[in-house]
Amino acid sequence: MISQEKLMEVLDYIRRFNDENGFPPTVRDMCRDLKIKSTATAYDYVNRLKEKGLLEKAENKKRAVVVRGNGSVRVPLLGVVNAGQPILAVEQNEGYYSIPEAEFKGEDLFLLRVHGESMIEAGICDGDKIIVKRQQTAENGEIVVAMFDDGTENGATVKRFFKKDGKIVLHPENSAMDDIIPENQASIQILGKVIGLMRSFR
Amino acid sequence: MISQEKLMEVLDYIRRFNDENGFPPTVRDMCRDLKIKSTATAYDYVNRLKEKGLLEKAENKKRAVVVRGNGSVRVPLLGVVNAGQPILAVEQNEGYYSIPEAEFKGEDLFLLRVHGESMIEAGICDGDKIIVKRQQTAENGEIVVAMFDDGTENGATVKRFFKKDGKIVLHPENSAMDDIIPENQASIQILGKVIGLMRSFR
DNA sequence: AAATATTGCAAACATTTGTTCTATGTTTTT
DNA sequence: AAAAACATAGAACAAATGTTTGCAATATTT
Repeated sequence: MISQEKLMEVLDYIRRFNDENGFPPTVRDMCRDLKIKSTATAYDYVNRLKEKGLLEKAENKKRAVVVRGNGSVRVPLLGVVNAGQPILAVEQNEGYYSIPEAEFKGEDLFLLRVHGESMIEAGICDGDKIIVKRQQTAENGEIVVAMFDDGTENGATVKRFFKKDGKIVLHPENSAMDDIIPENQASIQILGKVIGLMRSFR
Repeated sequence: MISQEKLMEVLDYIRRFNDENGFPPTVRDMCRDLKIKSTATAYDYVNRLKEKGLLEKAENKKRAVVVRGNGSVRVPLLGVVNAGQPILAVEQNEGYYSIPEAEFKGEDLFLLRVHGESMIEAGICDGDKIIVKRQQTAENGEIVVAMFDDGTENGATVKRFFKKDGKIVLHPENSAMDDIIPENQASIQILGKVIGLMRSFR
């Protein structure tokens, strides 16, 4: 019986090779690095892995084995969102970023640069890029990006979402600030839920 | 003059092909899908893109083009680092992540999962993944990952780095905690400087 | 222990795919 | 308009790499 460990070692190798090089290994790469003596043996291993459904492989093609999950998703940076008083958030594409899909799953994601200190106690700081999953609804306690129109104040803001007495409350995570309960509740529009963030120290 | 658009179209195609298939296209794939008549032409495009630094390509290897224009670097997640009392940080590779290289430039980067609350006032929370640039030295005020050996306490920790009276001070960003000034100063070893972080909300 | 199946090897073979060469059309410069 | 530089094509070639075959070694079953 062929050892499961051996197969897993091969699978792991293919994965690592792909990560490090950006393209898959050949059977000869496997032989060299895993001390396999014959290309036929490596070839065999790959086919066993394929049978087990652990990888895909296009026949006759070179370097065409693939362990699913390239590992990154591309998401657009759409603009700035204010975390203090809501001001403006233009939906203009400022470029794409690749983020690890293992961490940030979701269908329709985008980034926003945070401006302000209103979420600082949730660890969201001025200048952070938040990863937002586009959706129209939210659950109690989730951090959301929302827009509303209350006379002078309007634009997008990032806050923790609550529903209290049938009214939507936008709660800043900053003890120096008060909850926002927009007068015009009908104007509140959830742009998405914050599922992660990235920060770059300068 | 060759149109910049054409080149970008090719670059985009390679990127998409890779995303969809898990491995890079061949020059013949390009010809078929981009209606290019000659493999030599496609070959030429690839070389131009390489010259412009928009992709990498290993010579003579099959399907060995790799786009880096998408702006991501692969970095390994090496383990856990404690932000409270320094405990342990195993250097075991737990997988690779793609992070945007535009944000996180640096030669030798790795990720560590943060455990503890000692840097919370710097916006680094329990569970965050910090992006570390491997280096042995640090400047005043930088956040570093450091190891030291002070009797029972040893292991890696993340702290703000200062030098005071010729001694290295590891300062937690948590007003409830005291500075660490390791007795055995000689044992202090900087593992790297924290240049960014990623967080995923659950 | 003999028979059988499994695994691994070495070498040959076949296909894919990168690369080069030369010719021809197309744009830019003189 | 001629010359020069450049872009693309088409075909041939060479190298990389997947695949097959037959055999030996090893493990498993009878």
